[in-house]
Amino acid sequence: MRADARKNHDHVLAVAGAVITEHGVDASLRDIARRAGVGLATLLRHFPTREALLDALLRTRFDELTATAGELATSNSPEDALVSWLRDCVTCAREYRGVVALMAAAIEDAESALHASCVTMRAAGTRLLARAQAAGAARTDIDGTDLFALVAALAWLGDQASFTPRSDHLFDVVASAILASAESSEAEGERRPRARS
Amino acid sequence: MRADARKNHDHVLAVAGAVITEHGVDASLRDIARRAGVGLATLLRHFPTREALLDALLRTRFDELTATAGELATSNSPEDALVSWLRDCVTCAREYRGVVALMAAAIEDAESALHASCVTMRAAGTRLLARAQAAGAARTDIDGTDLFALVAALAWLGDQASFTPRSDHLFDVVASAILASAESSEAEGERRPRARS
DNA sequence: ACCTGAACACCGTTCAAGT
DNA sequence: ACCTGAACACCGTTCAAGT
Repeated sequence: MRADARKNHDHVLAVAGAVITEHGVDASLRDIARRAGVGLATLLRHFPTREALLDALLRTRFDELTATAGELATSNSPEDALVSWLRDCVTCAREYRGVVALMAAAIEDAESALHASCVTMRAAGTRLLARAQAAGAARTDIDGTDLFALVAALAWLGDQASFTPRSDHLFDVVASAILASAESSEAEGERRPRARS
Repeated sequence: MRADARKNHDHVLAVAGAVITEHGVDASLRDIARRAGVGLATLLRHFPTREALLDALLRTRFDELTATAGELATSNSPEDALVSWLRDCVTCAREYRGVVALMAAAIEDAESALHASCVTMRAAGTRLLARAQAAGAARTDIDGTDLFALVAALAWLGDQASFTPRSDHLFDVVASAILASAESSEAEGERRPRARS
């Protein structure tokens, strides 16, 4: 990449981070380009989609999350490691308001620039979940996709101004559901779970 | 209302229901007006905001939900009544893709045309929750706003194509958290809950 | 190589002018 | 009373023309 191109790339990224932090993930790309002092077409040439821009902004965080998952798997109890990592994920996914909806779409859209990061994140979560399940610390009727979905839902709740004050508490509520070791996967339907045959 | 205005009103509403069912809640109002054969300004005169249009579309469902809450409170066990009603809520909030985000914003925006419906819905849920809590069937550290938030989160999950296949299962997971009678409100932090002093 | 202005087809808002 | 076309200020996409 040419020196002037590199400079544009980095400057646009810095401005985009500031604008998206303020206005959320649907911020006007034209506005970002304007504030960065480049043409809109230049922004689009460096980051061909909104997802590509977000992935560039979050790449470092995603890598940190993956590294953290590896460390937690050896340094903490299966239960603590899982919950602590989930909290980190929610915090990360909340960094830019609205990004979690893009991530939900990206997880099964191989064309999305966010796809690889989301898949990696789900895989790291799946490993921590499996470890907790093997230790009897997490319910066994959920998988990595469910975990990703629950994290996404919690991040979404944090994005909504009306729910933000309760989002930490709601994290605990959902976390307790994940940790409930052998909780009935038939919480309703049958009023009282029948004894195992 | 004049007869021709009434006819426009009803026809626009019918077309809007079809278009929003197909394209979600961010469907182009211009497109709706076009398909209804009226000017965009006419649509805006009948429904001054997107929320007003949605409220008109969902009004019947909201009223049904309130009525159902009353019936369930007398005809079913506290636990069954709560879970059954929550399921109805999620189904309702999923009728139009994306509407749950508008509802989340409307619950604390008194100016929104959806505000009253959301507040009524939260109140009905709060009553069913209190009944279940009094019966020892629901955890006591959540309130009506938390319940509204959890329903919204589940509806949001159902809106995301990648999570839709698991949305029923995720409902059960979250429902089990709500029903866990005296589940620790400190699921993490302390690894093992200390004995009550 | 890299950048950019301009044209394009959209969007929701607003209002003067019509019936 | 009610309706509407048109002007307005936006949006993201695309590309021919410049350096």
